[in-house]
Amino acid sequence: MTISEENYIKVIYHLSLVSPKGVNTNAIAGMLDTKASSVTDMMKKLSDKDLVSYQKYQGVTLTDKGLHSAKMIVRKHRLWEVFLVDKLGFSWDEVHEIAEELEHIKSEQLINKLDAFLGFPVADPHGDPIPDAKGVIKKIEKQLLSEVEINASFHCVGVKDSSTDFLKYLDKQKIALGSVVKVIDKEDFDDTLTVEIDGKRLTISNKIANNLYVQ
Amino acid sequence: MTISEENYIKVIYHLSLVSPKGVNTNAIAGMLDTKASSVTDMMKKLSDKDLVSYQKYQGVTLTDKGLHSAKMIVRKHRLWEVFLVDKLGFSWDEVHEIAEELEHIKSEQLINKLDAFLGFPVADPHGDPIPDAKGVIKKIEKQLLSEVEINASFHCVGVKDSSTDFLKYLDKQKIALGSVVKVIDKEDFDDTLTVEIDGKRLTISNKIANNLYVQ
DNA sequence: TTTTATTTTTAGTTTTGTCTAAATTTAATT
DNA sequence: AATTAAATTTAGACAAAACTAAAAATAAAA
Ligand SMILES: [Mn+2]
Ligand SMILES: [Mn+2]
Ligand SMILES: [Mn+2]
Ligand SMILES: [Mn+2]
Repeated sequence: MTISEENYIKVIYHLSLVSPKGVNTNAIAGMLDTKASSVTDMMKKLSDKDLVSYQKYQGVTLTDKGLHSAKMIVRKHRLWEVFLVDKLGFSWDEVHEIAEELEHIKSEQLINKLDAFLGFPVADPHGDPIPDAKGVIKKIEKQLLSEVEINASFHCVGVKDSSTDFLKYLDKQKIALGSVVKVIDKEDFDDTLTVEIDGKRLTISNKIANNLYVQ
Repeated sequence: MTISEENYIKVIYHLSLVSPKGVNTNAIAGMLDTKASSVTDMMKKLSDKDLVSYQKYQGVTLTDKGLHSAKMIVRKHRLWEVFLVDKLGFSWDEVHEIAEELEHIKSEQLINKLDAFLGFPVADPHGDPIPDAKGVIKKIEKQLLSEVEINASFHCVGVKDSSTDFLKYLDKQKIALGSVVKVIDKEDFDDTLTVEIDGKRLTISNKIANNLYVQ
């Protein structure tokens, strides 16, 4: 598999979590910052290699083979992110780009040894689950902070949006994975929340609460 | 710089340590397992980018810019090799191939943090020196075991040939970097050596002694 | 110093992954 | 149901990096 093919497979994987019936050509093009016609070309190639099942105009889905490949790429991406944060001291908003490159390094032995070196982590720095060597993903129970009952305590366990902007906002507010959160009050008009994070009062918009997973 | 361009630059660097006057097209082709005509094409491209100075039929040399790039690639290669051996537990004959891929990961911050994480090593698992962040290479004093006086003690500090076959031979004979070696006797006819390695007697051929650096 | 051999370069293709522009199919509106 | 709009695919072209075969330059041998 070339790097380009791997990037397509990974994007199809992420999109098919939202649209399991079939992923649109345009959606893929949007994610990869390329043109729909290029996507069509690549779908034929991936279909020939039995990585996706594709019929014209109907969108694509991953085959078993394609799904497994995708999980291995995601596994590598997330393990490298853990390495970069835990071992090299990068912050969680700096690692995605580098992991985009590292995820294409080929050796299976490498990634399994890395996994062991990191202590077999189950989640990456953004709270996303790490597939094991067989591709099994341990589901992490979580809810969006926006959908949680008032006056109960939770732990931050992940982010939905992992853009630099959002992560830096969380840093500024001293919100990290592991922080204890309690919703004190919810404004009816715009769903703004008053929360207590690690004991400190804070007002956060619905947009924030909608991108923070708690458990 | 593309991966292909980086590979050419690195090969030219290694070859120019032996032929500083100018590196042959055929030599480059041989190292990269490609054809001379492909090399010529690439030399034009690298010349346009001011990474090599090239005139037809006269061979190529690296420009200052090219030399610096080459050293940064070598730096990455060797640091990753240290990581693979010291942190992940690979043996010294397994790491070269993987480092061939890792050396192309782009981030400068990554490599400098990796360097720090590894404790700023000065040599890789094969005893080859690691350029620092500025490209400075600390010269390691060393001689070939074949050229050393009899009855003096030395330490193994590197290998000239780092092929799997040779490294596995050394493993089998329990010769490692750091081992103490003393030449007891040299056979005049074929330069076979009788040596003592960490106290144990051993007979080794001239070919072996010619590929082992001591200090 | 010719002649021959080797090395290197040029010319013309191929493959991969991309693009634009045009054609086609499907979806959405009147 | 007919028309318009949007999504998707085809056709044709291009750049990167490789190849083969032929031409040209350099080096070695006679
Ligand atoms: Mn990421
Ligand atoms: Mn992540
Ligand atoms: Mn190496
Ligand atoms: Mn090495």
